[in-house]
Amino acid sequence: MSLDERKSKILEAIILDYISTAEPVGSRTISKKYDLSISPATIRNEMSDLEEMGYIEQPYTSAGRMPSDQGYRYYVDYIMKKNKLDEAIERLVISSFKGKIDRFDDAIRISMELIAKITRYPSLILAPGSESSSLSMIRMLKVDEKRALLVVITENNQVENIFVDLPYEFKESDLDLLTSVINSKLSGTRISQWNKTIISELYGDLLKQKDVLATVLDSIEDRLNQKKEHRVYLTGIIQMLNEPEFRDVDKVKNILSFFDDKRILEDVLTKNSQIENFQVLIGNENEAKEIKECSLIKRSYSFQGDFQGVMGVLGPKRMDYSNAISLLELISEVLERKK
Amino acid sequence: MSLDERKSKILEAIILDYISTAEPVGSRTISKKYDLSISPATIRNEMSDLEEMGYIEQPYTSAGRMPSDQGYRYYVDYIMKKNKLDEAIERLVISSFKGKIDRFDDAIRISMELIAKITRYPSLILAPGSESSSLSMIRMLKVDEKRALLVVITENNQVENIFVDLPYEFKESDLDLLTSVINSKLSGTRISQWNKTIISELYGDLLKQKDVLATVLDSIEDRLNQKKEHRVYLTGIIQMLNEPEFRDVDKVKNILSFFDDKRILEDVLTKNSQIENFQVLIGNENEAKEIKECSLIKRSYSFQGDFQGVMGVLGPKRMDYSNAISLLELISEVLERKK
DNA sequence: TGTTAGCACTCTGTCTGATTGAGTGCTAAC
DNA sequence: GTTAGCACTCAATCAGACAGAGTGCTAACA
Repeated sequence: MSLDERKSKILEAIILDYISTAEPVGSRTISKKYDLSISPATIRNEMSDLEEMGYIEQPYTSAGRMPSDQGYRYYVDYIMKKNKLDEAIERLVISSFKGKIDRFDDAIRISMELIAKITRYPSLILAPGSESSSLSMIRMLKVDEKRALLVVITENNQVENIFVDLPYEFKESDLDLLTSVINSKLSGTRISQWNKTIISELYGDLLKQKDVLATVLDSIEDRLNQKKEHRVYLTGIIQMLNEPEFRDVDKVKNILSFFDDKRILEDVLTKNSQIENFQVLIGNENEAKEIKECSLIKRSYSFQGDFQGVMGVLGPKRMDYSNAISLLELISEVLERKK
Repeated sequence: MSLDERKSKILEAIILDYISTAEPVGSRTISKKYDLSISPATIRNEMSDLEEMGYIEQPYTSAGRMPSDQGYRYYVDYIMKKNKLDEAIERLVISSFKGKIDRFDDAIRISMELIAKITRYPSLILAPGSESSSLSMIRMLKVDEKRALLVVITENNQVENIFVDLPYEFKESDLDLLTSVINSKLSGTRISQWNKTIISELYGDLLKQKDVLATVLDSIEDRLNQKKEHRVYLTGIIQMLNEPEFRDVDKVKNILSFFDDKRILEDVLTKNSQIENFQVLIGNENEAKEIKECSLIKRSYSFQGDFQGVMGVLGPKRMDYSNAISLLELISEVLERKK
């Protein structure tokens, strides 16, 4: 369903005005502030049509109009032009990453902070779980008689440390032998690929140490599964409270409880992100009930070509979509770039 | 300045009532609900005295009275009896820790969650910084030609992983040699004790590898200093918003911004905790302006006799002090217990 | 001399009605 | 098809009235 030129212009004016004032906008305002050279009366007629078509709505009879979800959707899909980011902001982004793009954790933290700072809305980033990355190598370091530190390095240079209680005393050289066998079998594979065949081969090779091997493999799986839950980075929540739509403590509670449950966050970010690189979810398009008054912009990213996550901004429906989209685009591009 | 028996009883009644209703309390209420067998008129006279002495205050003429900071202080110091924790809660605490008291991180997380859940207020825990704990050992693992993973283990079994770029190619055995020399000199010492003497001795022993040594030592110091900032664990913020004193978005913003700045949190927790094992800070006694409407209860703890931190609960001034205090007491006792 | 009943007084919170202003929808003229 | 004009609607604001909770004071009582 498409709109003619004039209706489209009027819808745009309504949305732009509403974005900047958060007040329902009337026909007179549009006629005065936006140069469409038509009278308020005509605009009223058009607005009446737009309302009937579902693009705008009135909070009550005789108030101004505000965009509906469908209105925002039309705006994002057809009207909004992707204007380029402010030069200064682009420079800020680039320079913030300078020299800190190696470590994944640093890069993510910087991205998150940039998004929150520039958009002034909360930003959230889903980091890929360790279980989805391949094992580079493991090592075991003897800590005391019957205890070792298991060091697990994945191919994207994330490191996990796990203390392991050994069933009997090991020499350091025994441990090295053990780990070198494990490495030769499992290095380069994903945890999720550790099927019965590989594992039973391993047990064949390490018959004598099978209880240690079991402990080691279990520890790794346990830890990496545990890690799954804590993959969401998040910042900038307070800023959200400056928006007039959050003048109400119950709404604040609502949004905070959304941010508080990392599993919901993860679901929300993950959803469809394999299929769609870029997603803009407006109001009720969001499945999580806590954010049906908000819009979420998501962008999949990969880190130096290696593995995937999702980054997003959550704002009120009347957020500056164009700006936020360009920013996510830029940041994901920087992350992608191999150094 | 002490109060006579009857004034003390009346103050107690006012505080207890205010704690449960959050409404200014009048003389009639006290006479009816609390069995003091004196008439409202008499109570009014006493209240008038208490107000003059600064223990209670009136929000406006002809409203009921509410406790002042000084009133709460008197209550906490002289009136409140430390009643024992509910048995069920005590069991819950003990059982929550069962089998999970080894790893410091787990123990802290459980403590934090217990405090938030039981008191229904936000809980915050300061974990001791790595820089204050002694080095147990370091190891270096070769990752690729010119890159090694430096594994730093402290005596309380915290582990840090640092990737180090080597100036030239090393064999694994060279790295082992290097680390064993470092270990023999630095093992058992605190980072903060690494003075010039020790370090220059080390350089003497490792003349040939001095640039690698420098990289290693710098990396360790850098990382552990960085870590300092992220030592505060925190949960249960939303619960605070259920309290009637936070019906106002500006107050919410205030308190959220307090929780947002980890440095302020750290300062607040650290302050005087060396001198006083236990602290109750009521309203204006708090230095941080964001929480001058709240009370903070802090308790120093040590983990299995080893090193020290601080745990706390932040609530409205009309919180259940007795209960919160007993809970912190119990938890710090559990943490202290060597397994 | 301490306690109490009674009463006038004070202040908040809520309700009501009047008023204002922004904005619409409709009609008739251009 | 566009526009000016006008009646109409509704939220927001304000003032005044009123009820209710609670106090402080006074005078009587034990």
